[in-house]
Amino acid sequence: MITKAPYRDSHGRRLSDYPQPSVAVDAAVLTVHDGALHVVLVQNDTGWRLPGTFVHEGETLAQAVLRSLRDKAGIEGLQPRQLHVFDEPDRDDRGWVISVAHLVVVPESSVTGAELTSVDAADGLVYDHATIIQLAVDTLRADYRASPDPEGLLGSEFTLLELLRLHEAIAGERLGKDTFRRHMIGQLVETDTYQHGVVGKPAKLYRRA
Amino acid sequence: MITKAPYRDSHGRRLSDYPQPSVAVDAAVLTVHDGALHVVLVQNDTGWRLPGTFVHEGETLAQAVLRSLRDKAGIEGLQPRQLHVFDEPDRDDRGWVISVAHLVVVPESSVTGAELTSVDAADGLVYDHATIIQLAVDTLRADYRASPDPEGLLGSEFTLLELLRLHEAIAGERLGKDTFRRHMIGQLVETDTYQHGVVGKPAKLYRRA
DNA sequence: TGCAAATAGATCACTTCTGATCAAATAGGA
DNA sequence: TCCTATTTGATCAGAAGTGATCTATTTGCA
Repeated sequence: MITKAPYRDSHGRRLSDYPQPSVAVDAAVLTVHDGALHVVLVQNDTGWRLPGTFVHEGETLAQAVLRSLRDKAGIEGLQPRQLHVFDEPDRDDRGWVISVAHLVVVPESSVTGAELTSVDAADGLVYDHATIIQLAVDTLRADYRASPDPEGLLGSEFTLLELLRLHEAIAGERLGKDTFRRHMIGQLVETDTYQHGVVGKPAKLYRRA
Repeated sequence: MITKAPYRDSHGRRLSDYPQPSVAVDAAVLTVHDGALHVVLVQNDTGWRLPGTFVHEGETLAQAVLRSLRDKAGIEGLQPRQLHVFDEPDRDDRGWVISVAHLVVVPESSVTGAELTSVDAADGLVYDHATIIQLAVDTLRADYRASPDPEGLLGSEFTLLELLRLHEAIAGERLGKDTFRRHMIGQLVETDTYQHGVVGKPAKLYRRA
């Protein structure tokens, strides 16, 4: 029962009387682990792949992604973002399937138990999943170039050094600390508290704007 | 006949035995007209909207977009680019329909006959079509910030002034000519020919890199 | 306690970028 | 023919940005 609506087109047919594709979602779940970007992979009978599922009726794509992460990788994700629709009609030999690739960014604490692979070492995946990872990484990098911590990976208060380390992990390269400080300070609100308990001059704590 | 493949899942069901959505495409066709960005709108019984259609079996999304433009607006498009999937299950009262929004950029000469509306004046549209236009404009602007003429709107050879006017039309604001020149020159190849027949010192003609 | 290592953040010289100015080159009209 | 308006593209001075240096402040260890 696909639709309860009494809709009929000019030929007296319902939408479901025409061929329809199955719609799947796949998610590149990225996290920062050990100073570098990692992606969550799962294994099924065909090899390593990104977690994914078919979209159920009455469900949005984002809901399908979150369900998939919960069921296949034990992850509580937050806000899936669409990356691309893979639509080659003969992409899947089970039939007509289009797949919507997503990016999900989570703090490392949310992915305990799942299999993490460095994004540089992720190859030999099924379908277009290596492409999806590349798209996801590029998107995440663009986000962090434009804003200090759009995905909220750092708690509510943090030092500029913590933010720098995060950006270096995401960018995959070292960033100049002086320029970084100057660019970030204008986009953050400073608190009147300082970090203590670590070696060095205490660093001011900042908050997202 | 959705699939000829003998695939059955572990419950003995084919993909088409599960509920599937109809998949539609909508396209924001942008062009530069009279020094400003315009979008192609079509009118049906529910009001003004972007051209769109349901995706047929065996067809990619891009093919569906191009078919829609040919049939509904008499436009020969080039390379549709995906923008976003609109997926609210009750978005369409005819049933479960997900819609993939696209951006198509064409030179003004390709849209003779279609109804052009300034992107600033496009409102009162059905569904999320105003949002799609905004997404399309933002995407196009980002493209032209990164590259001189990624959509090939200018012929193969052009002057820096022609390129500047194009960028101003797309950006929707005036751009400094000196900085513009400096940024662009490095991304173009100069020819040894000059523009003639217009007032002023002859301008060197450039080509895309 | 005192010294070494580490970090924060200010300051400085240097580089790069920007918009303004100006000379060169052309078309069109007086 | 000559003068004016217009545009190109180079040059220049000032603004903005960059990485290096230096000082202040803390922890950890001898």
